Amino acid sequence: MVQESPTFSPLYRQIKGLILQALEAGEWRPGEAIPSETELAARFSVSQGTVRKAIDEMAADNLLLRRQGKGTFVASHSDPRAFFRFLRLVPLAGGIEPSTSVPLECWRAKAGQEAARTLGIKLGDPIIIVRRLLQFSSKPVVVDEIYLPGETFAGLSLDVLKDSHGSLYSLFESRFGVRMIRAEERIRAVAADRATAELLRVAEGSPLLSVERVSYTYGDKPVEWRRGLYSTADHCYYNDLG
Amino acid sequence: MVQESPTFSPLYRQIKGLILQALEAGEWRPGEAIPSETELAARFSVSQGTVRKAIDEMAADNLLLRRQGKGTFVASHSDPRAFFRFLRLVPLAGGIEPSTSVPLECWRAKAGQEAARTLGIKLGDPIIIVRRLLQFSSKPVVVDEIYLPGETFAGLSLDVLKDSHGSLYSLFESRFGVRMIRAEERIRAVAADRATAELLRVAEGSPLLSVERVSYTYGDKPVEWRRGLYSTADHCYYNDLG
DNA sequence: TATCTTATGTCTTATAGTAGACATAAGACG
DNA sequence: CGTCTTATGTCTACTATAAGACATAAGATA
Repeated sequence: MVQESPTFSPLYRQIKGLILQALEAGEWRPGEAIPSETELAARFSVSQGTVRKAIDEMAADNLLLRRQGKGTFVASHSDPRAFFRFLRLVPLAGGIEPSTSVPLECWRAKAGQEAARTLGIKLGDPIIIVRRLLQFSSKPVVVDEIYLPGETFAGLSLDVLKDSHGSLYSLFESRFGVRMIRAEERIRAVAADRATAELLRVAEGSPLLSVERVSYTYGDKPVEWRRGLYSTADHCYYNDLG
Repeated sequence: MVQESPTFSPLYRQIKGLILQALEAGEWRPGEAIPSETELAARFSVSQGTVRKAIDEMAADNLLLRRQGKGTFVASHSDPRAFFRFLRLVPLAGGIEPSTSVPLECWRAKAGQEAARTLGIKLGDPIIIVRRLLQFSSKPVVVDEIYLPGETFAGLSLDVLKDSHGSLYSLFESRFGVRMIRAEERIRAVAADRATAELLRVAEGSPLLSVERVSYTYGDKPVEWRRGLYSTADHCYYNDLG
């Protein structure tokens, strides 16, 4: 039975909502397979095709990953395929380079006006601030300053960051159960300050890309605010306008 | 009958290819409605659902636009909805601003090494170079230098540009029958040179966004190469990482 | 017997087709 | 001029068949 107006939403979208709910509740972990379309159809008392359409949309949203003959899997940041979705930096020369993340600092603070607003928390709530350096082929390219709500990331420390391999989001996902699914970036050009210039080994005052990012998890809840300064001497920010 | 291996492609994708071909041949003009799913199904001797799936993909690619109860239309750059797909600049303050394009210069030249390679033409082939200023709320924000293959854009001049209203791509589409469907951008931070600084009314040497774009039409054929210098004093480049 | 190869069954998603619901526009009719 | 009807088109939901992946059993071979 379909819910009628005033807030009509087709059956397949209601099913999408239910699957999303199960996903959010952690019924299946990232990387795991979800039940087959047939099973989900039985569970929600709809036809398999309706479940398919729901899953289709979720696969398009990069929440699920279909693999023919195998099943449908919960998207994971550990998956190398998902790696370049949030890192748009490519070498000017072309090709791909090995990247390393070097944590510099990690400390606790209270949320100021701006942090509280963008992270959707109260003024003065605990936050964690991380500073790190991103290297390509052992050369420094990005300095990131990352603001996280202290509540959800309790236990995060410099040691934890140093021990972790793989991407930061991969760590957030496996250790804190927080899956980033969407992000917004705002890019500007700024002049390098003294400290950043030294870290990136460029002249003070030279132009850098300032990339401000807010990341969201299920239900469009913001869980990360970061600002990166990119040296575009040997790399550039690549964007495909489909 | 489905084409078997070695180059298997499902039926709906073959149909997509045929529709694409008709589109490219100009069978239906931008903004016009294409035949109904039923008609296309009859034309290609497949079922309506197969045509639907082909059209679904093309709508996802922004080549077609579905409108419930009305029909399916060829996407057009004249459509205000398509306007912000290729212009990612938003005011820092939020909201939307009226924008004006001011053509500065337009001259002919021969393709150099780099222009020939990116535009896929021969060294020395005729090209057209356009310089223009983009204003938001009457304040200069972007200086663009645009390289076009002379062959396809024969007849383009400063006067034509000045007479045209709406977006540049809208002009290309209606006057030269060239529809941009995809673009790649590479973004770097650079220092403003004297001339650009004056145009944008910023200090010489201040950091600017350098946005290099290659646009493609049907069949991934490159038809435009442009480089824009963006002042990010009051605006920023917005990107949604879905 | 031990091992390798081949067949087979069963799981999955992918693909194709059909029918009814619904939205919209345009003409018929008072 | 307003209301009803009809035509046209997409949207939604369902069904059926095909094909890939994989585990396992059966057979061949040494």
